[in-house]
Amino acid sequence: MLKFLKMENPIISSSKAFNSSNSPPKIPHTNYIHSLESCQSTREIKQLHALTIKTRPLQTQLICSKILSFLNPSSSSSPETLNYARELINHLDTPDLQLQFYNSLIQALSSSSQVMALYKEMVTKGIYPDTYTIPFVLKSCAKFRAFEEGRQLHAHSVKFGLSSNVYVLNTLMRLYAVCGITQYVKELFDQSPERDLVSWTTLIQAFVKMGFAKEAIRAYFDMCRANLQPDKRTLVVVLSACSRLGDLSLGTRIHENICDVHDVYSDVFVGNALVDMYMKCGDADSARQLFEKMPVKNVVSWNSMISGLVQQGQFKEALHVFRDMQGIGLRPDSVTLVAVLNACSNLGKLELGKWVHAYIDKNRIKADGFIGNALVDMYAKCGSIEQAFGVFRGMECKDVFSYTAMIVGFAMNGEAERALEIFSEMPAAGIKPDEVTFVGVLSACSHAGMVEEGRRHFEDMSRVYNLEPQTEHYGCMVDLLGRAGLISEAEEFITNMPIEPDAFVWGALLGACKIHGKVELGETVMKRLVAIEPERDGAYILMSNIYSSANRWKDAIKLRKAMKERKMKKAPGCSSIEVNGVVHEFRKGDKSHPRNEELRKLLAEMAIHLQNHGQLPTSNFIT
DNA sequence: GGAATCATCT
Repeated sequence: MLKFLKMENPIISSSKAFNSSNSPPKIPHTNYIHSLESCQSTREIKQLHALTIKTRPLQTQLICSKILSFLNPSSSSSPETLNYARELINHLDTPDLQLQFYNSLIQALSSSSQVMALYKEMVTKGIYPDTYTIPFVLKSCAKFRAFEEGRQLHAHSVKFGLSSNVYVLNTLMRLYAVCGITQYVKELFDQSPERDLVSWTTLIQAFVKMGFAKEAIRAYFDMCRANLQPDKRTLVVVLSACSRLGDLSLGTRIHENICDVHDVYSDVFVGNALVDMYMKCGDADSARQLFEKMPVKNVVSWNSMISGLVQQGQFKEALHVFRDMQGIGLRPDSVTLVAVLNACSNLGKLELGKWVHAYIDKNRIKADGFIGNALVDMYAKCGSIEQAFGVFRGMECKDVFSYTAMIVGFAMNGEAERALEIFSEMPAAGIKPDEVTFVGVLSACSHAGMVEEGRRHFEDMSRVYNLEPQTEHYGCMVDLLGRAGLISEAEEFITNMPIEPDAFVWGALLGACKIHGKVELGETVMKRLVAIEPERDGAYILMSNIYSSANRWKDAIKLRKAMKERKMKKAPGCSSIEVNGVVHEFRKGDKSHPRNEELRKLLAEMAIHLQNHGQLPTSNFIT
C-alpha cells in the first residue's frame, strides 16, 4: 500500500485529501482516464475502483478493458486478477456487455485450461454464447484435446443456432482433427453451408494427420476446382501430404504452382515444407538448392535438412550441415540433436554422440522421449551397451520406443538374456510391445539359439498382444529355425504362412542353407529370391558363397558371371569404425586409407568374432 | 479459425 501511494496517480493522491476532509474529491473525467491508464496492477485498479465507486457513476467498462491487459494468456494469470474480472461482470449493465466481456476474457485466456470453467459459469448465469464465444472455447479444447467438452460445445452451438457459422464450423473441425476423428471432420465439412479456405485447409490437414495423404491431395485439387486459391498455410499442409506420399512429381507440380504466387515463395514455413518434401521424396539435391536460396532460415529449416539427409542415409553430409549450422551460431534444439544422434548411431561416431549427450546435460535440454531414446540407440549401436543401459534406466518416462531400442540394443550386442529381461519388464511398466519390439525379441532368441523361447514369443504376439505377425516376424522365425538346423521345419513354416513370403523370409532360409551347406535347397530358394528382387545382388552372393563352401567352384564362378552379364554389381561392403575419436570409413577395394591395412586386420577379426556369434553377415566387412 | 522438422527393425 505504501509503495503504491508513492506512485504518481492523481486520484490516489487526492484520496489522501479525501480521507482527511469530509467532502469527496471532484475528479475530472480526463484525470480518471489518466489514472486508470497508469495503473500497473490489479491491486491499483481495485483501489481506484474503490475510490471512484462513490463519486462517479461506475466506470466498469473502462476498468474491464484495463483488466484485460493484465490477463496474459501465455503465463497463468494471477487468480486475484481473474477473480476480480469475474466480479466486474456482475457490475456490467446489460447481458450484451456481460457477454462481450466474457468473450474478451475467454479470448485472453484461450490457451489456458481455465476457459471451460469460465464458459460454464457464463452459461449458468444465463448468458448465452455467440459466434465469437464458441470458437474461442473450442480453440482451448483443441489445445488440450478435450474431446468430451468439445462435444458439449458442438451441442451448444446447435442449441443456440450457431452451427452454420463458418468460424464455429472450422474450429469444430479443428477440434475433431486434433482428436484424430477424421470422420467427424469430413461430415462437418460436407454439411457446411459455407466453406472458406480455412475449412479446406483444416480438412486437408485432418487427412494428412491421420495418414490419408491421398485423400488430402484429392481434397486439395477439389479445392482448386472450386476456384479457391491456396495460401501459405494450405500449401504447407499439401506439401506435407506430398512428403508422406513420397511423390516427387506431385510435389514438384505443387512447387511450380507456388512459383506463380510471389509473396508465398519467401515464406519460411513454405520453404521448410518444400525442403522437407524434396528430402522425403528422395531429391536431396533440390532440397539443398532450395535451402541455400531461402531468404529466411530458422532452426526448423536446418533440422529439415539434417534429418532429411539422415533419412536418406547421407549421414556424413548430415553432420556437415550440422557443422555449418553451428558455424553460423544457431543453437540446435532437441529435433536437431535427435537427428545428429541418429547420424552418430549409423556412423559409429561414439565421440560425437558423447558430445551431444554432454551438450544435452549442460543445456538442461529435457531428455524427453525422443532424446532419451535416441541416446539409448546411439550408445547401443556404437557398442557402448552399458552406457545405453544407464541412459535407459535413468529415463523417467519410458515408452515403447525406449523399450524396443534397449531390447534391440541388447540383441545386437549379443546379450539375448538381458534383451528378454527388459522385454519381461514391459507389462509391469504398462507398456504394450509393438511389432518392432517383437522383431527385437525374436532376433535376440534367434542369435542365442533359443528356439523354444522364440516360438513361445511368436505365438504370444497374436494370442496375448493381439498383434498380427508380419513378414519380418516370419523372417525372424525362419532365421531362428534355420540357424538351429531345423531346415525342414523352416520350410514348412514358410509353406504355412498366411501371408505372401517376401525377400526377407526367403533370405533367412537362404542364410540357413549357407550355414548348413544345403546346396539344392539353396538353388530353389535363390530362384524365388531373384523372382522377387531381380535387381538385388544379395541372393546371388549368398548362393555363390554356398557353392564355394561346398567346393563347387565352377557353379560359383558361373553365378558371378551371370551377375556380370546382368550388369549387377555387388554393392560395396561399407563399414566404419572409430579409433581414438576418428571415424574411418571403408569401402571394399578401397586402398586409399593410410591406416587401412591395420584396420583391415582389426575388422577381419571383428567380422570373424561377430560371425561366430551370428551377428553380422560377411558382406558388411572387408575380408 | 487453419501451417513446417525428430525415434525402435530381420
